Amino acid sequence: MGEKLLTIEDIAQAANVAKSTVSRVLNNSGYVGKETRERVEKVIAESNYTPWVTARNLSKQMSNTIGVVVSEITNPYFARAFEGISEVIDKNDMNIIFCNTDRTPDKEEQALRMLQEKRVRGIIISPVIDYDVPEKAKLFRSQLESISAPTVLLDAPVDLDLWDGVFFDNFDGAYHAVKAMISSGHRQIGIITGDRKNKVVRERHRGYIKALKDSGLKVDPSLVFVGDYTVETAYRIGKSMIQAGMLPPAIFTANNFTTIGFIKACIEEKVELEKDVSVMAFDKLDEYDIFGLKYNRLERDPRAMGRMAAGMLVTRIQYPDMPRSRKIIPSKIVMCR
DNA sequence: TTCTAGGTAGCTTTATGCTA
DNA sequence: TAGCATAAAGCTACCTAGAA
Repeated sequence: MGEKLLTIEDIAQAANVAKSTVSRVLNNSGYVGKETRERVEKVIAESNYTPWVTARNLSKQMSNTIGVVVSEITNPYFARAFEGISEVIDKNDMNIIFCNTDRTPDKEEQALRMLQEKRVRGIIISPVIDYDVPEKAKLFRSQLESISAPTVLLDAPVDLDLWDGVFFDNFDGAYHAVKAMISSGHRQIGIITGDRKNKVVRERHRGYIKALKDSGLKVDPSLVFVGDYTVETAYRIGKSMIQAGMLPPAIFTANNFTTIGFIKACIEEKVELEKDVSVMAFDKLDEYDIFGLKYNRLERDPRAMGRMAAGMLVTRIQYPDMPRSRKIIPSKIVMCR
């Protein structure tokens, strides 16, 4: 059995004041005499009292917490974005409830419901759903609409016309990445793509195709390897293409897990990057810098994106009626030689 | 007039009691 | 047994009274 938690009433009794006076001391609001304040503060310090946040939220009809919902926390890209969010939210004296949905719409729905129940002040969400499927988009839209807290979309498809958001143009990014490979002299460029039911995957794939076509190059179906944006599958694809002698001179890995899986296969098969195969990665692999891997990449700054989204949310909380805000994050192509 | 501090309504949910 | 009313939880915000 735990001890009974101290309440504001107990502090008031011990300090011989009314609980409203204790509340004023705690919140540094209203008039409190110097002597009274010191007496209350002494009792608080000696008793280790901390206000009960649930009761405070109940009284204020709001919490000081925001919710962050991401589709895959194992992705370093989202981990970096979270750092950026946390930076801004900390500065604004707010807290974060973090939800990982594992790319599962059901989990996403649960997370949103839970955050609504917790009366969070705002939500940043990197959605799971594919907006090209009308019924799914409709469901997602109605769910977001039922949430009274302001919402900011993070890294959702760029044409999603809902709420505030920080977006990335996946088509444009992939297009310029592949164009850069072509400019560096490559004519045979393969791609390890993902499940094309997903809009992000399709956009990146479309960028790849357009870059080839605009450069007068044929799209060779035998150079299109369909995976699922996971390390394991990309590794398997990499291994089998190397072992079958089907490795193209250049390959575009369309997300960071795919890059990791493919490079792992190359290392195991003694395939030298930039000598035997040139890789253009979608996103930088920060954690792999120490290995000095030679790969080209499209770099985005997820931390800045997180900061941007959190800033947008804080502003929206302060000014609920301001016009909708949408920002596209920039990217740059980094060639390793 | 300004400062100080007590009193209390009200926030939401749940348990309990009362009545039909 | 169902349905409704009320109290309780901890805290804030507002109102008000009294002192200086």
